[in-house]
Amino acid sequence: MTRSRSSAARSVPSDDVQWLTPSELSSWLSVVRLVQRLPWAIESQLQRDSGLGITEYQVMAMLSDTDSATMRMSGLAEVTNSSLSRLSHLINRLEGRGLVRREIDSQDGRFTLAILTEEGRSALGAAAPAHVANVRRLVIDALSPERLRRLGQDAERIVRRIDREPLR
Amino acid sequence: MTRSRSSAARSVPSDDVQWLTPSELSSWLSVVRLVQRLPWAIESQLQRDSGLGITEYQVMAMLSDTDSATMRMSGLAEVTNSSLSRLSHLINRLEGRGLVRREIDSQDGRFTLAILTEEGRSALGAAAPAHVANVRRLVIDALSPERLRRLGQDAERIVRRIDREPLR
DNA sequence: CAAGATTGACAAATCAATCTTG
DNA sequence: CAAGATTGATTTGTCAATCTTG
Repeated sequence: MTRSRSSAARSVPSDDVQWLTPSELSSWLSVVRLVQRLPWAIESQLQRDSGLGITEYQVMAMLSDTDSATMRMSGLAEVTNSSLSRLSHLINRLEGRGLVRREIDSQDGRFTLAILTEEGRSALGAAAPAHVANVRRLVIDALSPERLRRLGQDAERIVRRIDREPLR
Repeated sequence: MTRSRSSAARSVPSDDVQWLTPSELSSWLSVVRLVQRLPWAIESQLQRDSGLGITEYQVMAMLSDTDSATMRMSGLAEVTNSSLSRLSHLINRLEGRGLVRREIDSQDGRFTLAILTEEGRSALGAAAPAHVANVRRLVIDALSPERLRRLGQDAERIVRRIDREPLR
């Protein structure tokens, strides 16, 4: 029911909803398919070939990109679009597998540092090529450089609106 | 680690991975942010204002769009990008809340029909305006009609590649 | 006491069997 | 026996407390 005027209940005083035009609807549904299927497609390749979830990969990738392979839990949560709670559970699992370890920040005991182990670094290195190839195959190679750039821009515009979230 | 050449382990004979250029990487990361945050933004509005999950909404919307408010489980699963198992669990919950009911196809007992109840139709009708307004605010109004159309096309191109899935 | 982090209870999705019908 | 569907066990994510440190 993003769709039509609908014959269903309407409690609003004046029904002033701006329904989607057929063209808008069609574009929206395409976007819905994208946001539902792309994460799944990325996830399953990663899981199948490397036994890593997409968020696990992301977390390790962010860590590996720092000098000391170290980040605060809070920073890591932010940069991976993850809640602190989710991240904590996830780091528990990675820690159990020896891919990451924790350490209390010696400068300020309120912070916990997540650190990529050597084992974690190899796991990431082993996973990367097939993952990148998959991203290239599914997304990068699907569009001209120009359209890819624009897609990225459009995605950013939408994300900025989500961040602006006046909550309704 | 979609990022760089990396100093990590590499077991491939000749390391012939085509890493992403900075521009490609930037676009890709924007897409990642989109597919992670947009579903969340849609879901939370829906949940907050109507107590419906995004998949629940989708399922009911698909049903309401048919003449008899009826669809086969298998068809519904396909059209909502959902596994049959996931859908079955979900319909259980909706059935428990009286929004949908099940019925065995009288023509062919192998099929189960999911049917939107009157109560379900009103719930959907009540949820729709705010949901559509949210989609408009976050996505439709973020882009020019021309760019929206292109975004939809690009999304479709990517989805088609996912469907083509040569599985690696 | 506020920010960072963790924890356990709960909800939802996935996976692997299993069941049923034509 | 293949396709449709369901089920229960497991995993993963969310939510609401709780704990700790400066």
